[in-house]
Amino acid sequence: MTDALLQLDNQLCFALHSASHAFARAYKPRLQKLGLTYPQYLVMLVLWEGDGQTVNRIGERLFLESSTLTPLLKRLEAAGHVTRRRGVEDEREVRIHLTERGRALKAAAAEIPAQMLAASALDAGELGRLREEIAALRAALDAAGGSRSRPMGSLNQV
Amino acid sequence: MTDALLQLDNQLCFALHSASHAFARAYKPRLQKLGLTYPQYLVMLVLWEGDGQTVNRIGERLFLESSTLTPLLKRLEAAGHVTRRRGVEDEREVRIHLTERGRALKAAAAEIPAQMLAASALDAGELGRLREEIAALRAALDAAGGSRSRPMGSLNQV
DNA sequence: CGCGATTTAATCGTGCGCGATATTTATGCT
DNA sequence: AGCATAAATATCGCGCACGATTAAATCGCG
Repeated sequence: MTDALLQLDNQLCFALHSASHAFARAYKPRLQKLGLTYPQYLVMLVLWEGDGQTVNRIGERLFLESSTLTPLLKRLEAAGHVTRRRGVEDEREVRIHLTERGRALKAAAAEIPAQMLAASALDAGELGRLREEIAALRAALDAAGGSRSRPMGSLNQV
Repeated sequence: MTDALLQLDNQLCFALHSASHAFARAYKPRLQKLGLTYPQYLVMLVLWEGDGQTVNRIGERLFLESSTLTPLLKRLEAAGHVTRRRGVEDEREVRIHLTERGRALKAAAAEIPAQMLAASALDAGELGRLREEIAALRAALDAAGGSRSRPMGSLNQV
């Protein structure tokens, strides 16, 4: 009877894990038209919100490490979507700028969210509530997990 | 203004993606004591529910392909948690059996769910509701995404 | 019975994600 | 100025995940 706690279908983590991969699969055909993978698309979202951000800053937004971002950004650069340049004030940092091509991609991506909303079988209100609950869950897990190495990401503030 | 739909913090997919990774990070130190990675733990959950399942069946439960499971199961075998044997009736299939060691691991894992519940900052009821909503979302995405190759997983029936 | 179609795993190549480590540049202290 | 320390990226190795392909066994239809 203690077994119920170890059943797969009772695991919130598994629901998240499998739903996240299902989302990635759903995005894939649409993103392929743009020449982007799903994680690359997330980086582009960040850059469309603000050009010229550092690797560090992008990692804070996406909760990713430089060891993940560096090769990903190189692929985005090779695809002609962004440029990587050492900062002029501080040569340690690398600033990521959209190319004309990368900027243009935003228009092509604009139709995707509505399609994904449809695929989710939720209305906008439910989706928003669910998103906030999941974001709060992520924050709680990060907080409970404690600092981790934290060269990037997590809460910072204070 | 159309921009709101492309903002990172409005993306349900990103909330899921980042929460899923946050969960994996939260599990990691506890699973390391058991000598398991997080995906390996999910496989063990499946096997603790029923020993001797085929690779195909495990893939159906976890929504994973044989190309993911085969090497993972080989690592579980190398670690002494499971055995892999060709089926006797049907030699195409490979049946995964727990070793004594793999069975014993269940007792050690039994305390983890309560710890993760605490880390989630949710009560059991909220967690259950959230889990079901996310599972329904996954199902909707799979349905909308359509069949996919489907050598494994998805809905089958009928 | 025999042969094509299907099923089941395995293999290969690519990309993501992390932790540990290295490298380069900046900062701070005396 | 000089030197330890810290910060920002990059590199390396490992494991997960997928799609495409392959290989072997089974099934099914004539």
